[in-house]
Amino acid sequence: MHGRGWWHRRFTNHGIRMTQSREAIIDVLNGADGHLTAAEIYLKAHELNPAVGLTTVYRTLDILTEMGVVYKFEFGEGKARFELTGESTDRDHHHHLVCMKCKRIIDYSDMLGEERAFIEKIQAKLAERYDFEIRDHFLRFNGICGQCRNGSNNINFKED
Amino acid sequence: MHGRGWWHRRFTNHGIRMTQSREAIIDVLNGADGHLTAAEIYLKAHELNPAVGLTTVYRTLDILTEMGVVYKFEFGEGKARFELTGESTDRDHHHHLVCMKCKRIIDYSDMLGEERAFIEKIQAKLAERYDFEIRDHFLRFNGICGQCRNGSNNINFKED
DNA sequence: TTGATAATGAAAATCATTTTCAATAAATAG
DNA sequence: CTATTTATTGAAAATGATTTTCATTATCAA
Repeated sequence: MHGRGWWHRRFTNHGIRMTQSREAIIDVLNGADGHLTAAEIYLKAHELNPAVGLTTVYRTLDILTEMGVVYKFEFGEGKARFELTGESTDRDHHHHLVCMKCKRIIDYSDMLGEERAFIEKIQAKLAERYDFEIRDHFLRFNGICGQCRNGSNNINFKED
Repeated sequence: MHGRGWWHRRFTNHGIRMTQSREAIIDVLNGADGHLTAAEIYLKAHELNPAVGLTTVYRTLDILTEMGVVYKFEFGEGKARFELTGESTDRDHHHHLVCMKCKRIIDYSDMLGEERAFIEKIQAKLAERYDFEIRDHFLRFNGICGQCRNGSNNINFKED
């Protein structure tokens, strides 16, 4: 249906070339579950095609992020994580639970309806009040997961 | 009222010493409007007390973050920003509008009531469903601010 | 006052990301 | 299909934020 993938035209339309390296990188993103590090993407892409270099991974991720094909997250780990933007209804649904101790990231999608309604309402108000064209949003809850709550290494500064 | 600041006891209670460097750093955070970089904090603290080193700024910010006295933000600039957690009702209200072009950060606090109600509801559900003890949350809207929307440098990948 | 040890700054080490640059490969014109 | 233009490449060096090391110093509790 799509000769060399749906992105081919999207790229060439903008004078951007579709190269083998980029193809490998997109393949990796396609096959991944999400939240990949640039280094992780490099590893897998380099496996698919040893010609792929880390620099190109960074450069391609930049382009894809600009294009809106890829999402770039920062979870406070000192490095970014990337995820292919789905084509489903959930494309802009980036809601996470992050454990402050073990750094586990839970990508939740319950409560979609409620949240969407709320977010859209607030978004409209903010757009008007601050003259902002809002493109997307992140909602993140930080906390301690069940496992870590039971675990031992508890230097609990929080309470007093 | 508080001999050497309210943190003194908070520190020493945990076997953590209150030093001049730390005092300077906390003073800077106190007097700041918010969203300071480690380097920016270092500059000001070092001005207050030339004995303060950058390393200590990082170390102190870590501790303060652990303690919950300070908030650490990542806005995708490749460096963290820190802000003193207020003692007001808004202590956990970290809601931002970030311009994807000029990187300007607007800290909005409209719609507090609405948001709080919503967030608390969802938080309760998530806590139960995922066995998570939620400590705080971030809500961030990315977009393009009015100024940038009118500006010239518009390579617009977004719309096909 | 003093002793145990937490905290220090400077310099070196890391780690993610960016830049430089000469060589290469993709699109397009012919 | 070939030549030509020029975007793209990878390797290596550069950058920038943050962390670690380590010998010295300062804090606090007794």
